[in-house]
Amino acid sequence: MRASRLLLPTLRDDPADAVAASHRLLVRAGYVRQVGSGLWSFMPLGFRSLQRVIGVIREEMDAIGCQELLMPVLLPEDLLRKTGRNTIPELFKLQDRKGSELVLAMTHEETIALHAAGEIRSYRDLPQTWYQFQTKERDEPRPQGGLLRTREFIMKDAYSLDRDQAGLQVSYDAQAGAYRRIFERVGLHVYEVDSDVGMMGGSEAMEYMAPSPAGEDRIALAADGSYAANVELAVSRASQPDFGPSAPISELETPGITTIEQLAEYVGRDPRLTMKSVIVVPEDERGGVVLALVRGDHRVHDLKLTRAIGAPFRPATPEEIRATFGAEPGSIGAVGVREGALRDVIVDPVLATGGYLSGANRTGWHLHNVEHGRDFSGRLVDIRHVEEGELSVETGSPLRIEPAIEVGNIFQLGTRYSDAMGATYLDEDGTEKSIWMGSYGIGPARTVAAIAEQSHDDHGLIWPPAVAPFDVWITPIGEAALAFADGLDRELSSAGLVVVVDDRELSPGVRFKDADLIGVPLRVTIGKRLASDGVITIKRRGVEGEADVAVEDAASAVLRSYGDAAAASA
RNA sequence: CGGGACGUGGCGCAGUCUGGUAGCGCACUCGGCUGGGGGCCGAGUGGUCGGAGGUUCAAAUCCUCUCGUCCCGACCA
Repeated sequence: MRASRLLLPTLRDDPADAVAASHRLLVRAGYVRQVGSGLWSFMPLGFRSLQRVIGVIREEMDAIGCQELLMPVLLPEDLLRKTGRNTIPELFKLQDRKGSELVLAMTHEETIALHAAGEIRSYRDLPQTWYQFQTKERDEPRPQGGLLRTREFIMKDAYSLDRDQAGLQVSYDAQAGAYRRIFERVGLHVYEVDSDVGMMGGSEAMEYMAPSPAGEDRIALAADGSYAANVELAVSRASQPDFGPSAPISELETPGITTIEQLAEYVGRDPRLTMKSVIVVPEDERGGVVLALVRGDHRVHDLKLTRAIGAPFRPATPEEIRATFGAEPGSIGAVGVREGALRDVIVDPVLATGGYLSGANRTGWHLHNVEHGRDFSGRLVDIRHVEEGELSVETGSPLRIEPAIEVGNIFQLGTRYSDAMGATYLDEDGTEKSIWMGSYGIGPARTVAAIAEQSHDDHGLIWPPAVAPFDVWITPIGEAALAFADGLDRELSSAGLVVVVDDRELSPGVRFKDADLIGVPLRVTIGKRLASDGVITIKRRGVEGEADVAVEDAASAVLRSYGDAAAASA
């Protein structure tokens, strides 16, 4: 095709409001344009790449026997009332002209369960996996990073229906296999990590995390590859300080000391021998005050604590702390709290052994040698933020923490949704049983953005061939070159490549810059040397050097080079 | 929701403090030259300065309100 007929709205300057590399480059190269906060159009260039990613996903879903369908974005609110998910704050709500309450789908578990309830009768109908590419709407508190976090996006969502847990495990494993092939084929580096099941519920879940500095999530990875988990649930072996022999509690005056750092310095002890008291107020009907304890050098992970409490929370105010503990913030501890004053005490398991320096609940005083079980009690629940350099629980391999973009996830949902929707089947033994469900998502647009994050340089995007909008970009310089370029285009196109002949009346430099910015895998230059030496030049994007090839051999040389590029990205 | 920044031709910006003719670069149009890394010369098109109200002889500029966008945090199925 001719570039002069294409919409190629490349920009010379970076957009002023773009921070993430993918955001900056996808806008600059003309792939996407913003319509509103978290709302984006895929321009023709971007749509090509998006469709290629979708094509790969579709092939891999079909290959494991999934069936494609399409469900509506607009849903009756009643459908979500059955699972209680109609109260999620991110849900867009609206009314029709009759005043009926509708919502915009964030995901389709309820709808699938509705259809399973309607259509699945017998164990003979199972297993099934249904999937779609459909728009999802989420009223995000803060859209961000261009395509990385949007309010409207297309999601590939698949849902498996099985007789039992064992069947679900098989469907789940099949999806995991397909996901690995999908991300490999599109040239995206991902880690498969253990993940929080979140409000989805269910028993087991994994996320597919593309490492990138622009990522909003953090993943913990063992150096030996034996462990990978979202820090939301990652565990590790904490370093062990030398506790010395167990000793009775003793009081210590600590005037004006309110932080762990001050305390450790004042007493001249390892901060690992101190205990940190975090006081929070759950934001549910029950209210009350919760005391969470971690070692002095550790941090509480908010989501872990939220799970431990069973409700979101906020930090307690100084007034609430004084009223509950009878002391100023900074001198708070677990020992000697008034009976019934606390809703819950949550103790990080690291504190289960050893004696620690802790607040005395008496302003300006601390206690030595406080031991869990002897001096105070509390539920042992992991609430600690895993830190870089700590050791993997299983193999002792050191952990590093990397930012990453969540591009996909797989969940074992169990029977939560089928129970709510009455999705049952009649089993072989004549009894009615709940269908076991799994759900499996991939964000194709976020995948495109993640690839852009991982694969670019100062000149622009560098697409893996599988997702590039075009395979070959031909830059003819001069009239004779254009005729030759059109011929080469015909030959390569019939071989299955998508070819652009840049016939625009622009200087060669500008056209080279555009091809690089757009990130086309192969660039062919046809210039003076066509006539003088009978050669054209092939350049691979992102690879040093270029090759001159004889005109007679042009098409086969380009095809060979494309094959090399495709092989290199796999 | 808390904090911060920014809205001026399509894009990137200056002008705002100190009120007085809307300006620069790129892009775009026409003509010419050029042709292997954002090339050159000449002539042009295009903006109610986010919106509303106010102060003033006079507002992009000062005041009030409002809308929008981005960033940090909170949140995130």
